[in-house]
Amino acid sequence: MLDKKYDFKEKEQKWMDYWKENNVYEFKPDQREVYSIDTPPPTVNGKIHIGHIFSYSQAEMMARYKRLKGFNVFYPFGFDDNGLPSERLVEKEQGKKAAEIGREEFSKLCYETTDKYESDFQDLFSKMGVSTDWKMYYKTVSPSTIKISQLSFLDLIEKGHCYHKESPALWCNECLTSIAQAELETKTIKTMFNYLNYETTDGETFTIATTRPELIPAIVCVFVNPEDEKHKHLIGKTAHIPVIDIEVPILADEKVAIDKGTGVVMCCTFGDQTDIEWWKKYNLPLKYIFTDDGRIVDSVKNYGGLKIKEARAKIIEDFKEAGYLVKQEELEHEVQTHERCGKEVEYSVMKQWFIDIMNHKEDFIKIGNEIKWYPDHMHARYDEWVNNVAWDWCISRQRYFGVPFPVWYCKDCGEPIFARKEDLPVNPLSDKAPADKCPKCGCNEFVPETDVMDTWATSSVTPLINMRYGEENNYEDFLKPMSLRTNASEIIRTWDFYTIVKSFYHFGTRPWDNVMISGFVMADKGEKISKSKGNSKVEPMDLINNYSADVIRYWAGSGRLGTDIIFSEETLQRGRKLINKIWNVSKFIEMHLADFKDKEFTDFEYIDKWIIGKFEEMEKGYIKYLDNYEMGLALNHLEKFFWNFCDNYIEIVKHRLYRPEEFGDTPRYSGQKTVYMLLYKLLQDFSIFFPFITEEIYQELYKDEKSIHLTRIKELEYNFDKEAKIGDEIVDIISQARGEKSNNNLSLKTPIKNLELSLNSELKEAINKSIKDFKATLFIENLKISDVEKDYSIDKIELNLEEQE
RNA sequence: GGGCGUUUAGCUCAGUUGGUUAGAGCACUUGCCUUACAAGCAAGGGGUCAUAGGUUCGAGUCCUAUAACGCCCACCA
Repeated sequence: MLDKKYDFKEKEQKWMDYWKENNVYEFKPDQREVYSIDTPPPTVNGKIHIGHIFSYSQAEMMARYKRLKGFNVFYPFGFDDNGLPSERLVEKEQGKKAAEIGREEFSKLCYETTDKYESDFQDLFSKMGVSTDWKMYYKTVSPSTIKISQLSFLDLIEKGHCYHKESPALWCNECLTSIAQAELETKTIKTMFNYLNYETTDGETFTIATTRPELIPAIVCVFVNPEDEKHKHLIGKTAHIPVIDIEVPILADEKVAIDKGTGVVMCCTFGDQTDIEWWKKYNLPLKYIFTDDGRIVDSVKNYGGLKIKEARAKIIEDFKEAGYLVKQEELEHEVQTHERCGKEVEYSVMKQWFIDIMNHKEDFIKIGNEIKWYPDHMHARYDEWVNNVAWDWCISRQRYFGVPFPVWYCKDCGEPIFARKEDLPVNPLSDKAPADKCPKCGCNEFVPETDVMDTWATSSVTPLINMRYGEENNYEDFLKPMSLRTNASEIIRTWDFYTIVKSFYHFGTRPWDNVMISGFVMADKGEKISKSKGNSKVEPMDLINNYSADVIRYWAGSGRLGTDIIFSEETLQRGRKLINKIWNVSKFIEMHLADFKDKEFTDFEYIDKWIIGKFEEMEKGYIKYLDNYEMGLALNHLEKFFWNFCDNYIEIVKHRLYRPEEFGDTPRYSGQKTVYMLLYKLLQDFSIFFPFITEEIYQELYKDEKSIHLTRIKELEYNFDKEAKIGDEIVDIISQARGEKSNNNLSLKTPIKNLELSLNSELKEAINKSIKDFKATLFIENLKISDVEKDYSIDKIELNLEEQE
């Protein structure tokens, strides 16, 4: 017997445990076709917020749907505990910087901290009903993952897509590491635009404008546009920079915008990306004046040792004092900052490991075209990113916690020595180099690489982790490619892109067939919820405790794929009502199934055919939506049917179920068979959204499998299309007659003394077939039906008011 | 500045390939304790579909432009 009230706290815990104990979501290869999902491993940086719940729930619903459709669903779950986010979390918890703690101790703390958070996260996702096989759980810094990341690196080295080179790279002097283009975030800041006078060596004065005067000591030349009438005569002359007292050539380049600033621009190594381009194009000298932690190098006269901002102020002051500062203007502009810490990025020049991006952009676009993107317009975002990428992918980070490069260098000549694949995973800091002497110079001493890999260098191998790349018993057969990648739109440029890059280099193929992109959760109108803003008003755990996981999933599953959603308590209320209704109607149905035995039956009552026909129609739409990854539209569609089922069908059939002596046993059986069959199917269809309550009801009423989540959707084939259509007209008439009662402020039980209808022949036949149901539902005493060519009309409703006493 | 998206009832959102009087939930109003459910049921009011043009017999839906908002990117002279 179902309980009078559904206690979600008790039941959700119960089924969560049951699924785990009975390995309901276990993955084992068998003869079924595999549907595989490449789930984003959430970054371990402190908190799972409502935005995660939203997008992971949507993906999870697809796993459940595919399982119901009969696929062998491969749905692993992992956590990204790698790299800078974890380090920052530990630094925050310890209140100390990594450098103060020491490399070894710090790594240990990283492991401990991420373990602790991951077990909380696992618990939260389990409570949300995530149907993953936790036995396939992975971390991005475990020995097996490190091995795969290192294998991937060595494979790319072998294939010539990865190189070590001294090259300008983006540098964060807060995190003290190089970073990749994808890790940038643009910010608008107010700054000062400084107009400074320089001179040519033959005595002409010209003005340049700069927001970064501290870079002047790094100036290597001055550019003007060759078309610039005002300045082109300067080309070829030599400029003398006052205060700093250096001389540089004046060159021409059409990239200089005549109308920006003064039209004259200084090129420093390096202030921005254009500087780097010019530096390469004109083979300019390199003057690198910043230290890694954001100071001016000591060799710069007067300014050495100052912080960047201090140097900026001092140089301006010196220019002013010397009379070379023309004017200052306040300017608002965008700067590039490091997304992890928010600090403005600089450029540094040191040896870094890069993966070649620039030579294969066309291939990446091609692979993007082979993948189906849901919603389709997300594909454009990918293309746009690939077309705009300007750098090769720098994968080395001067940090501590992450995947070590399996590399040593010859102490004398610097030749890299790579680990042997069979020795992986290795840590060059503790393991010995796999060579006795350098093959190039014969030296027998080696220095370990101290850098670690970028987070994305590791998370981009999730398909490889999933397929157990490089192992004996691997899943390469059925995971190349995987069926689906799911993530939010913000990481198309990182996770999706880099995974495609790696898949292309390793296998020459796409990593997945489909990509499903979810939208964002907005805190309020127009404000994205994000960790950095700390504007999430609701904690997932509180929500689960207050509303239940099923209700939260209702919210997560509503709305269109890829569309942003505002967190709304109202949607939660709506979900709560729906779940309550599912419970109550199930109780009602259970009550009437005490003597029911399921058997072959075709002699359905007209109204039963109507609702079965409506269900068949609904389920077609439900499947169509889900096949297009539109779980929100599917849910909406299903919900709409369900309320119709409760408010109209059940209201009609209940009389027949209660009073067999009046309606007959076979008509009653028809009703029993209908509710039995449809509730089963409704529970299945709802189960992808509400895994808990549907399981509770299923176990009580059906239980033909270990779990409802192991059943299969089989579409009905009654094809009651005609009844579905005409039955709607009967319901219309019922609704209008109810309206008449309601408008007279009367109970719906008020008898109708006389009802006169004019009906077309089809509808008349239908009502005659369902005459007992029809009369009982409306409490009709006398019914008169006249014929009409088409449509129908209600000619008279006379209510029996005497009964009200 | 570029790419993509959004704009429909007070609020949150649906609206298939263009086709009658534009839908739902919440909120609001009026009733109804009806042998599952008052966390319920029935009914009602409420919209110049962002704006301006255009295509069409017909536009919320297609085209063009504009505006506001959001996401991503480019802009450090």
